[in-house]
Amino acid sequence: MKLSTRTRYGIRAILELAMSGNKGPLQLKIIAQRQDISVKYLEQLMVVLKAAGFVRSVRGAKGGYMLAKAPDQIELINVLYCLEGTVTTVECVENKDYCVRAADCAARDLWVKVQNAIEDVLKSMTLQDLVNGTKGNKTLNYQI
Amino acid sequence: MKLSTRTRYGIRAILELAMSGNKGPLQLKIIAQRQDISVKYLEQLMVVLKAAGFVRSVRGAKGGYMLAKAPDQIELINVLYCLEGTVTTVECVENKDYCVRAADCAARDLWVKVQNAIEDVLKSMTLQDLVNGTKGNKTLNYQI
DNA sequence: ATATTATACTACTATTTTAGTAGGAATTAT
DNA sequence: ATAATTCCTACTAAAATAGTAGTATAATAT
Repeated sequence: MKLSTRTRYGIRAILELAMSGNKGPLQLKIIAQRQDISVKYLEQLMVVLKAAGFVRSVRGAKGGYMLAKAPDQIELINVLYCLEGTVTTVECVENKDYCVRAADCAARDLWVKVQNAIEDVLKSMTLQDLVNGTKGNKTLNYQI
Repeated sequence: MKLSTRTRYGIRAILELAMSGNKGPLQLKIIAQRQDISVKYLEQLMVVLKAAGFVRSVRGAKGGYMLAKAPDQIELINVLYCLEGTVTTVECVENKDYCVRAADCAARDLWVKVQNAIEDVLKSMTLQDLVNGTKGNKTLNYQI
């Protein structure tokens, strides 16, 4: 049960944007370099994050990416939904029709519990919380 | 972030054993039939569950599988460890050396929180709890 | 003894998912 | 114009997943 690199890289990318303040667009190659991610791969992830409204971009020379809203307005659960698809452990949790046993399945009950636990954590946190939480308690002076 | 069928099938298999009481060995083909799982595939999972001490087997005619201990002695976290390998969301949570940033990574902090939430649920439950929890509150009269 | 029923073991394989790579088009600053 | 940058689409290599297949071994029934 692993998260995809999409999700890991994506979270690290918007975190990088949040950490860097909001002092003009940050270029993809800088983010990729700092986080040690393939530029071309990250590019695709940013498109997804952009479509979902978490970041916006400036094209052309001196262009780059920036957060589309303040970090405390970016709920991590939504970022996960965006990058990972669903944050579900098994198909039947979201989609009861997936399995005929679903209505009376003890196993499903377990997976529902697990999923709720995961979502509770993610629903309770914003990107801002992530920034605040880092060791050393870095201050975020993000400009909106 | 999906669980493998290994884990889903494995849980359903030992659940089937628990639900069926402990009235002599239950044959693989019966479990597979009831749970709609490939016999040959399930066979491999049972070997793993057996090696980990959750079930034991009787070979030959009238043989089959049974739980190796009472359902309330089987902690779900351990079954998950057995079937899924680790119950981790990203490599760096378990293995700090995996990434040089791990010591001061805000993203990792998040994944640790998520993993703890998952493990808390699984650590708090036994196979017995799963049986009890089913709709209709089935009684388990498991014979040890 | 022999046939039957079952698990045990080992190896192979098809499919799907993941994690990229590649190349050019569009856009903007200088 | 030129360089720098995002945008878009398509392809691909590698790994993981979910099986299938065949034979060996053990226990029971007759």
